[in-house]
Amino acid sequence: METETDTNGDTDHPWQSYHTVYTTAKAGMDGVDKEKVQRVVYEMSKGSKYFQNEERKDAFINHKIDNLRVQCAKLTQADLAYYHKVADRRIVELEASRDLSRIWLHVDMDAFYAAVETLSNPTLKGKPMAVGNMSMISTANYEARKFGVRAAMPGFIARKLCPQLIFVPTDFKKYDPNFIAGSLDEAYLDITEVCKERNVKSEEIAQELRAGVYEETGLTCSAGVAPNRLLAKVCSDINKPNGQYILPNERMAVMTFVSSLPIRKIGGIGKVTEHILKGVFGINTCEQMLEKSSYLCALFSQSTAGLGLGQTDAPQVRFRKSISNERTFSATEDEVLLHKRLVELAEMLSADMQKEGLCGRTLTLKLKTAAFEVRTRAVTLQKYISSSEDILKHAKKLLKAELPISVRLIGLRVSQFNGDKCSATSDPTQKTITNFITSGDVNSNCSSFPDAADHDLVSNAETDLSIDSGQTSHLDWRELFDGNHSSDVDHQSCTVWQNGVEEVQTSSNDAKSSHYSGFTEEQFEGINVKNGSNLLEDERLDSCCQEKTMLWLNDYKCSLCGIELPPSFVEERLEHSDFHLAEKLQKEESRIHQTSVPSQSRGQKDRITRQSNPKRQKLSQKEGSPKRYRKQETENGEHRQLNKHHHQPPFAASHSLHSKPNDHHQHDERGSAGQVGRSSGQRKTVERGWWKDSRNQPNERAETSHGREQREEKPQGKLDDNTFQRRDGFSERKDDPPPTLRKRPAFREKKIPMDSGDANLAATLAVKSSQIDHPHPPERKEERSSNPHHLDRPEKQFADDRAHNKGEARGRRYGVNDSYKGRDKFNGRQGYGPGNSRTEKWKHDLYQEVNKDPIPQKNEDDQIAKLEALLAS
DNA sequence: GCGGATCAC
DNA sequence: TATGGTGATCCGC
Repeated sequence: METETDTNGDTDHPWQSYHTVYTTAKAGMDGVDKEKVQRVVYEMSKGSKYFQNEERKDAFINHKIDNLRVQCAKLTQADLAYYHKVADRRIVELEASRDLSRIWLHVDMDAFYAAVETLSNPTLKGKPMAVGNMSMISTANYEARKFGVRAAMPGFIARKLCPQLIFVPTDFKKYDPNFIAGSLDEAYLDITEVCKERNVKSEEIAQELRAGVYEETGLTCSAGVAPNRLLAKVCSDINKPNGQYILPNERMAVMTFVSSLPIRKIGGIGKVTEHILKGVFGINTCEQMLEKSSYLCALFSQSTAGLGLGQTDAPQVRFRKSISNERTFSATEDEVLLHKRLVELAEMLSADMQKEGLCGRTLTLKLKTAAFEVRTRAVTLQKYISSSEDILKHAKKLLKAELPISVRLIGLRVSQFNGDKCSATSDPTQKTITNFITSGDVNSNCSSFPDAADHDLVSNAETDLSIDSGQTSHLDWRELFDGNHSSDVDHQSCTVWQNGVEEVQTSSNDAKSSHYSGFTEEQFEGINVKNGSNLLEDERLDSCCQEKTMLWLNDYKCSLCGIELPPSFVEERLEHSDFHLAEKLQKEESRIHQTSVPSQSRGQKDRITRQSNPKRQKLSQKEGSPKRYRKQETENGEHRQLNKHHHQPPFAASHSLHSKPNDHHQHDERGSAGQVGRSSGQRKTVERGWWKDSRNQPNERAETSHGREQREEKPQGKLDDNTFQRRDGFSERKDDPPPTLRKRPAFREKKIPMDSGDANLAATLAVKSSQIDHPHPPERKEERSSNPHHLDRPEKQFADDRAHNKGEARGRRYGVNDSYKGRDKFNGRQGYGPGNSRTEKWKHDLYQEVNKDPIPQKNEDDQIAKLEALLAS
């Protein structure tokens, strides 16, 4: 932790450079003796494995800072002049995009879990209290925060800071109703129209809303009002707890407000970025960022940086891209134990996936070593999987390759879902979309999708939340969740795939002897064949839905445009339907626009459209989505089968409408889970000789000797129960997550030309000067700015002080079909390791992708990228 | 497509 | 004694 960066006399106060994360200006931390907190945290942490890992990371960051300083010093006058120009130009562009017409309100519950606990146990009131345990705190009430206790802090440190601190174990069941209500303990509302219609000030709306929340729940919340979401969120934090702050929709007010705003308050700027910006440029506030804009432009890449701008349009529905499970336990290298964990995780993950009707083809194993070093290992399969057997099979391979290793956490993640290729609109809704085309009634068909109604209901509710609110108090929309949204609605195997899974499950229940236990791809295909009847049923369902739409005349010809597509062209037909749907919607939309109040911003029009056409939200995701014929999936029967998710079962549809299931475990305002599960011994199955499928592997010995000792003697059972309780307790919440906002890091480092020599520099400058007249890079790959500078120079390498796994496992390869890659990358990986930390320059990119995007639904990236310029002109 | 890292909550 | 879980994204390779 002490590097050249910390040269300002820290030697006597080593804690000063440690763990600023606990002392950064968070709500309720104002009167805290930060020096003391830092010292305590440092003293309590010093020497631990965790601490050592933090040191390692800090050292790397400091190293980076030093590097950046050097790069900065190397900038020539010409460089600076150029970047000054670029920065100015971008600032002008951003300023032009400033939208002060909207009024956004952000509500945020105060110390949510702590508040709930106090509600059920009023004796806690006024006393410092934390929800969590000695290992980890989920959240702390404001009394405790006065002592420096805060979320994500280990309990034993918190107790040191505040000996009288009362610990309350996390009780997820207790939070459930509230949790479902809020899903997140925060919400954004566009109250522009409400203010207009009721002719009231935003201040009053906020007041009203907070009073309503308190009345209904007995919980306090804080609110912020501002012209965009980013600022509204910042504002809601200002007078926490139980307060509000209104930032007027005036440019000067915004400018003044933002100028003194610490950069850390901006979403996307975290501990590391803050550290770097401070370390390199001495930047603390947004104003300082503006002052250094030339340097930022020169050294940072990409990003919309937190210059104080924010989105003014409604958040969009998003889709889950991955699903994962991970558990921490006492570090062990006992392979039998590790395998047991893996089995449990695979089962949990599989269950979660099936609950949501997900199949994915990329499996990622995550390990955290006893030294807190995190590794991930991934494999992308040719088939989509969701069964625990399949997951386990591949997870085992991934883990095996890392052995021997001492691990304190294992995680499994599945991504690349079947249906992702459908881009924005994931398959689940296609059936209903198709129906909508001609029927206009999503619910009239496909009665086998009972959730459809709820689905829409929620959808509308969420849309409305962004639309009017106000009278629709925060609490009203909870009711919408009170219906039957539990996922146990059960996914009565609408697809062959589901059936396949179920079959596997049942057969694997009794014994390993089941021939399904291996469940290879070949066997899987066999299952498909065997379940041909299901397949037929599914197709019948599909064609049934299509027929009812009356789109296909004689089941062959499109009634709208005459194009001919045989029934077997399922995908193509769907796409074709979507095309007509989009067309129809566009017409509708333009009609609405014409009849609605003129001269509105586009964002507003969008809202109006959605309001008047509740189905649009779902449908709109179709727009702008590219062709979605899926070659790969029609290559063989299996993919065709899997593709049945295309016609999603209800649970999947329900899931998919609501983006990122962020809901589940957001255990405090910082998201602390406090689920320090010393996982699980509840599931049976330690498969003896589990590595046996491979030769060199252990090992009965492990089971008989130290393996058993560790398994039984270790107090791992401490929290065993919680682990699964938690899952159960939260499983319901996974069903209907609300739309969430995309978070985007404010800065991205970008490799730029680090002049390894004058020649390179000259070349660089040449490119720069050619660019100056074309500030828009000619080709931008999505939101990534294309950097003309591609020169690179390896930089001083970092010593790798970590004990890595033995080389023996490296380079091992697996099946030919599946791409197990990256094994050898491990040695030379990037990051803190020795491998290839390279010269990196950072560049700051202020471009707003949003402005270039005529399609409202396009990529959230673009929308998030919308920031409001803060400049002193 | 993989792996490391950062971030939010 | 002891430092979480889920999901997303970016970047370099």
